[in-house]
Amino acid sequence: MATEMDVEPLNAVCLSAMAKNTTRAPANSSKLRSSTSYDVARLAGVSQSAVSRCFESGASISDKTRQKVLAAATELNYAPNAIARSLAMRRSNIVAVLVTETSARHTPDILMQLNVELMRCGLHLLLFSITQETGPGDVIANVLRHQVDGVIACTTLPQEQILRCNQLRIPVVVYNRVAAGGNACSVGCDHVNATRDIADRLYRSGHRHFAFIAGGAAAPVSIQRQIGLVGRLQELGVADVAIAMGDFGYESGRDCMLSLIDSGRPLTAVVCANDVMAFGAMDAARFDRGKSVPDDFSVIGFDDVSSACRPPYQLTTVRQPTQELARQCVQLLIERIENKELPPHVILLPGELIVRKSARIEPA
Amino acid sequence: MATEMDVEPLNAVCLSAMAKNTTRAPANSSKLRSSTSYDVARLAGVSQSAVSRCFESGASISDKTRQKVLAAATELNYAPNAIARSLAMRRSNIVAVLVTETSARHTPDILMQLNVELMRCGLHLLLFSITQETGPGDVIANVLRHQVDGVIACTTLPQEQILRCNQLRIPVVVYNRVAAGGNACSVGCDHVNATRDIADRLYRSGHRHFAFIAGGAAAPVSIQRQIGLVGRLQELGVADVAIAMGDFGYESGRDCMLSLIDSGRPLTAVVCANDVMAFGAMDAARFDRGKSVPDDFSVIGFDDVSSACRPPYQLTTVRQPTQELARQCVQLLIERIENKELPPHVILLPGELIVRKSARIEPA
DNA sequence: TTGTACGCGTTATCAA
DNA sequence: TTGATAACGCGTACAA
Repeated sequence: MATEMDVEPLNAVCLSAMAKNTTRAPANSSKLRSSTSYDVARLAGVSQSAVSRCFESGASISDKTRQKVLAAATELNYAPNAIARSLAMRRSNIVAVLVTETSARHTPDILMQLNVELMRCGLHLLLFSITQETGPGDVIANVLRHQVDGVIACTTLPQEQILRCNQLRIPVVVYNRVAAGGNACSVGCDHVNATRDIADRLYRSGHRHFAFIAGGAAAPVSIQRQIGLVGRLQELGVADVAIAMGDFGYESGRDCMLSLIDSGRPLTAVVCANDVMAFGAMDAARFDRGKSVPDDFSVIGFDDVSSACRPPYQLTTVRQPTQELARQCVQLLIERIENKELPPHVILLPGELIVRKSARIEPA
Repeated sequence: MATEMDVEPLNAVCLSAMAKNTTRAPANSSKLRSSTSYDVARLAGVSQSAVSRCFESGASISDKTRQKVLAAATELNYAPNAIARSLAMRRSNIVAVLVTETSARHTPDILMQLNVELMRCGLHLLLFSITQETGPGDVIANVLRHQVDGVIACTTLPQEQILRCNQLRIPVVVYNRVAAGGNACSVGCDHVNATRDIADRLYRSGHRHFAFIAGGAAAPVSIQRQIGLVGRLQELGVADVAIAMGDFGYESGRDCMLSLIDSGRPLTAVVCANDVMAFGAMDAARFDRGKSVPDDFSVIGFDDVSSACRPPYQLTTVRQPTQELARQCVQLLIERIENKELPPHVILLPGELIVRKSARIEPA
């Protein structure tokens, strides 16, 4: 049996001195653990509260004790336990980010951008993947268990799940899509105006026969982009735009382009809901049907992924301000974390048309 | 002043019944909070520990009380607070995953794969980005504060930082690279044997003049791939392999290829440290120098990214078993979390050569 | 099986 | 400025 001897805790770093006023009996567990504020307090000869105060910003503490504490802290390699702090402060400084396999595949760097932005603000990113085996409901349940301070959804979140977060006053920001029911903030690219602009430019350049390759009947960004294009064209007197339904993937872009070409209907301009499908469309036209882009068909994408500028494609496309999107997304969230009373807000940032060589377009 | 009235906590869901044996006075904060095990206990008319027992697997509890508790829990929308549980159990079920901007850019889906695998095992992924403003030291300090159960490093981690984790007995697994000093587990693709195999195949197909486009002098995967290729070629009697130094990016592949071609030295086979540089190399040969791939040059990549199979490239490359890599990575980590005494272990999984049309290679 | 009481490592309140 | 002391919400010996 272990007796009540004054056993020092087995810390990663040895204690070089012994202090007397142990407020609490030292833990003599055989398991290695990181040192606590009590360890530091004992070594520095102060109370535990003094240690705690040293690690918050605006606390009143004398320089002398601060020095002692900081010295002891570095010697013991101490840093406040984030979990205990979260429990006490009822604030975890953790933000849940929700992604799906497709949202992650088609916009891989938004995760990094969001995380960099969050870290800059002292927040951390807990990643949640919505999959077929784990639907939105399960995921949100998990999110709530973790007492996150906020949620960023890079996927379409059912209104029911948004409401669950609202009930617990956890702010939600959806990224690049509108929130179902308007119960959450959203920050995204202004897809509608971007494709309206494309419609204008193409029309002014003489195009009269259009097609749109969509990314899915229920995909918000695809829908928005289609609305902009088709809506503006109608205003310009072009009533009939061919719609082909893809799935944001390369193969689907290719298939759509093939059926568009083979349909025999007149066609000079093909706008795609994203770059990857545009690549598929270009390859289909060139390799499978021996057509020229842009001479036979003008092809325009959306996203400006890294390969869009490469020689084989030289794709004219819309660049989304992803960096700024991430920044404002985090900003919006933080405001709501700090002030739960703020109403939902929608931010739309303009995309930038990057003119390359895949489309016959006249200079603006 | 608030008096000591028996005020019900303002939960998301109203209490439909009142129970008497409140072990603790109910919190009467005006702030909305999720309900606690005390709330459930009160409503179910049992003790808080009974509630707690209902939410762990092998606890002894009667069916009757379980029913009562579960009913109360659903009514109150209760789920155990993960943070409090972490504190009490000294186990957060959170794994830190470390990435850099480049590691994220060039292998975007490993994050998703890791997360899916972790979630399957009841673990969660806390993302840490190593950037220029936040180096490995800062990041590891943050990781330690968060009491994570383990670390997965998708980047080269300085030995010093690995040791800090070791001291606190936090297991570390590095992904797709060897751990500096051998102080951590690692699971990765067997780059060396993959490129040794490429060397064999190319040599047997008649190639005698080789170049390697590297991804960086300090990039572990690039180094491994170079070692395999050059080492095997030397064994075969090819002493002189041209090395061009790129940075894993498209432009660098293009530049490297241009200088290789323009150097005038004989060359028929170019092996690249990754697919993206291979794309750059192919485009340089075709578009900038009017050469044919594979007739003038055989080009081989590494990774089998999604665009490798597209018509313009048809890239012969090595597919890494990323799914299995993620699985074993998480497996290895969990074993170490459960049993801290296990020694570091290295797992190497074979890559698969995907033969397409960018290289003149005879069938195996 | 059930309930009591304590510890997990912090922050926050209040009196000194 | 400082130090007791009470939360924070949970798991868990221990006793009943």
